[in-house]
Amino acid sequence: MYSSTLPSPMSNKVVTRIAPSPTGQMHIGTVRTALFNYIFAKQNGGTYFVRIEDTDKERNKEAWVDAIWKDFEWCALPPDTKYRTSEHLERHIELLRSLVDSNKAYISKEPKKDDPSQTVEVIRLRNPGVNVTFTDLIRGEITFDTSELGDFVIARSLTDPLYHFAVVVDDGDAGVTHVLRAEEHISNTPRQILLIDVLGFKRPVYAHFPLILAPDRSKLSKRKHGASIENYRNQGFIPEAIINYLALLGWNPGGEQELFTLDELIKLFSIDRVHKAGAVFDIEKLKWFNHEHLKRFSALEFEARLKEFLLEHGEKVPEYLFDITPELQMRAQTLGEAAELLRLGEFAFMEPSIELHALLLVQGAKTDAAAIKKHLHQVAELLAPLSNEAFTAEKIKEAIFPYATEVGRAGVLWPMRVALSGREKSPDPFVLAALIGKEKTLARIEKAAQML
RNA sequence: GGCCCUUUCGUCUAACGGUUAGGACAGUUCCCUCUCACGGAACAAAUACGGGUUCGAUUCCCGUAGGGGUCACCA
Repeated sequence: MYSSTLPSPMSNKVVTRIAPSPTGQMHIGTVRTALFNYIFAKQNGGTYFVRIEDTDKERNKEAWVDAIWKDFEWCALPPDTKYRTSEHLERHIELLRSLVDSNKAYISKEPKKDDPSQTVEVIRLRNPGVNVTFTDLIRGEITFDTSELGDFVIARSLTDPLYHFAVVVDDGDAGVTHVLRAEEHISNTPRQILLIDVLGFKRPVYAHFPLILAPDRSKLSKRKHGASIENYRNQGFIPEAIINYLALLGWNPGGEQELFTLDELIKLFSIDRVHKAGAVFDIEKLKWFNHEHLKRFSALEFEARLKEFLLEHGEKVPEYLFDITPELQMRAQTLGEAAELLRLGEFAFMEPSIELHALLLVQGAKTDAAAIKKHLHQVAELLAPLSNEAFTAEKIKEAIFPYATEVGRAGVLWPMRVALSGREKSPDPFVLAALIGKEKTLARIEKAAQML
């Protein structure tokens, strides 16, 4: 019986890694695994690296390699080092050959899997067929009978290693101490341990995190559920929120606080509070996290992020963007929603001129046109004394609210708001007036009054 | 199907033998209010089932049922 021993934390510096394959967009689950590896390494003063697992030449694409680097950068989970599996091919060949030379593996002539008319030579491991037991930090002791694995294939040829072999060699050479990965890899672990043992590497500590599930409780998929990081980025989710949400999917620090920064997560994370069961991905809750993080941004930061988002999506950046930032922060849960508000003309009142319909002026005012006209003139009179400096939402409200309350707010505030925005829905009239300035405010009110 | 993992409100979760089973998202209602948002308050909603162990089980043990993962010359 084999059993894994925990390396002494005193003698071993923690080394973790994340190993995505360049076969498509990066999965949100990969980001989560990267996050846990990153956090675990940082909180233990260790290192964390990214290795692109590019052993499958058929399915790999260079474009995806670049996309992966870009995604890691965007997520702000920068690795201490990064490389590709293919860079270590010589080392793989060396160990593959030594395994065959020592008769621990052998070359097997057999019909090709996808084309039985052809014969190929693959490398198979001589499987001792023992029980393999390892300790999973999250699930405890797990035992597998590896005899049912048979003499599994470890390379397509002496110069073409397969995933399990390459992973074991690379992790061993890199001194990976902790393999933190998703639950789907539990059943891969025994065959990797078999290879670790036969190659004489030290076994790492394992921790298999619960899966991220779709609403139907199946594994969240990029194809079926749009679970690529690219997809969320395009919707205007920000990395701070994604990281916060992902960290809390399957783990929590115990209190009732839910909003955390990466630094806080590094301080608080503890692997023994990680759940065992899969967690359903809820985009509504992600949106809430996103909104909360967006609201915490300074106006300057928010403007910068939104500007970048708009530019990336080929949308024009209004010159008044900074002025309406507070409104946008309040209204949009994602940068995508903010962009949509802009696109749909929600802030068209900021443009030099607006379209105004007399009918709308009366619609919600609960009074007649004559009264409205009178109120608009009164509003103009009340605002006239205010200097440009004093033309703030608070001062404007102070000037108008008593009058509005006296004669009926709906009769004053609705027409004023419509006069300034031309719209049925908008921010309140005081904010509106402050935003567009005294001159335009008075001009629009006068114009509206003339329409009645 | 074999093997492995897993099970608290619709969802994410708290409670490490004793709580009116707590919070958050979503939902509903109300308040704020000139509209839309924001904000505030309240309501509704869960321990899969059956046995044990125990004075006492969400919590420990064993079954059953459900869910998931994995069974490649992919990673």
